[in-house]
Amino acid sequence: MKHSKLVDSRVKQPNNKTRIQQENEKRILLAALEVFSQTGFHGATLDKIARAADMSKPNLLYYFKNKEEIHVALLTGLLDVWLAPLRAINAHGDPATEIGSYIQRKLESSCEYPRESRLFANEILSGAPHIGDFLQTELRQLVDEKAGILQSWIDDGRLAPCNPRHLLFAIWSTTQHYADFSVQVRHVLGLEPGDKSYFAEAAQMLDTLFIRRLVVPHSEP
Amino acid sequence: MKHSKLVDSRVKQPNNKTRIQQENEKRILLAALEVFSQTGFHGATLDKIARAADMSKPNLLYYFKNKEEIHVALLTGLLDVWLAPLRAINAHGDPATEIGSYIQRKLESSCEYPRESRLFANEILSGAPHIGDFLQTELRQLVDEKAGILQSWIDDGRLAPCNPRHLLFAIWSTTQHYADFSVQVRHVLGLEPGDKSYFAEAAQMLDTLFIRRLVVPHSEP
DNA sequence: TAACATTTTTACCGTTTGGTCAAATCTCTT
DNA sequence: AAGAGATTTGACCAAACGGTAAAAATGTTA
Repeated sequence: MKHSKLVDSRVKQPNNKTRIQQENEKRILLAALEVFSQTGFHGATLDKIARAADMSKPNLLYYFKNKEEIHVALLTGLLDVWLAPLRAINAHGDPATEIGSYIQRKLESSCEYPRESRLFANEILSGAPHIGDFLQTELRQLVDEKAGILQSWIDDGRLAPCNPRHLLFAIWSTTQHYADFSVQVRHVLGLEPGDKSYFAEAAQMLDTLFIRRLVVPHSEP
Repeated sequence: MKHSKLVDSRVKQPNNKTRIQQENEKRILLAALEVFSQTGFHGATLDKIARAADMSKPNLLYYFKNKEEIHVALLTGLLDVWLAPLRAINAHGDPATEIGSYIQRKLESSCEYPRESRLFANEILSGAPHIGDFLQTELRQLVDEKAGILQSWIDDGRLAPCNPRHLLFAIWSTTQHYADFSVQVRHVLGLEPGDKSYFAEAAQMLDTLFIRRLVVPHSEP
């Protein structure tokens, strides 16, 4: 008996993927990420994606049965990446360190994966038709957990009284802004398209804002 | 002579608009705002807009020569509204008051005009093809001016050292987040679609963040 | 009310789009 | 090398889309 039936490659199983399958699906998703993140779901066409993947349209549809399936595949692949930095917040750490690290991780994420961030933003902007479930269950649950940690820090007097969930919103928005609104950032700062120097300045700004303090009280010299 | 030639209604002038023209253009723009803000430029169709405006498609195209013209009309009408809160920042005011008021104005703007905010966000996300000029000229100039004010406050020791332009980015992102990502906010908070109660909490959070201080230093009791 | 301009509708057109199908080609195993 | 299965292709289709032309209907004014 050379093969047990469970691992027999001749048995059609979703996990048994050919080398060509693996390569092409990756190529397609990469091309689709580029196109979807630039023009949104409706602006993206199968022709554009196929061209970006250097592949014919029917061939592309041999691997994904329709446009929506590609979109969903990209989004679901994204969600774990999106959650990862939040998961890392540690209840037993120092508030300043934990929050500071979280902001840094999110900012790095925006810097390295701007297309993914824009894909996500596009999905939310159009009402989260594909990931509404994720937001209501997985994300909400994790936020609840981490909000509990923040609340305990508030109760201990180590964090100013505030709504922990809204603190997370503030971190998400400020960090993702540099990916989603990068065009505006660059135009306002007068930078060239490739220039990413503003991320260092952003890190400083967010440190001042979230960890230190922005407005100096009257009493100080 | 009943009419001077300059105000003669028979002379075709762009500013001389019929009652019907005024009404219908307004109806179209309102319908288009609804549709564009929900689905983005590519997702919006002339049929959808026409239906939302309770009008036939050719009739709609009698008032705007194509889809792009409607989109541009909406965007350009938006820009002044977008700039207004920023313009109001006063160099001679108190930093905490000025920044706090600016945040409040932007937050109110997100609460009252979420569709406009999403329209703007959609445009930036897709690379600002229509308002790139505005960003590089008008917005940049105004930001330069207001950044100067913020910088003078920093120089006077009334504001923590930071990049003033990035401070503005932080204000924009946190306030607009509540319009652009409202679906996510509601799902995480477990609120119903119509519920806007989170805006009050947001105001408190942003006050703590920008005006007061988030992380409590070790030395404090 | 007649004449004129404005507004609305009906019918239509060319293109783009998402997607299908069967045939042809390639790849891998035996 | 042959056969089976996997992959790729070209030809095609129906629906949706942005937009047009001209006639019909309506409103305005003298």
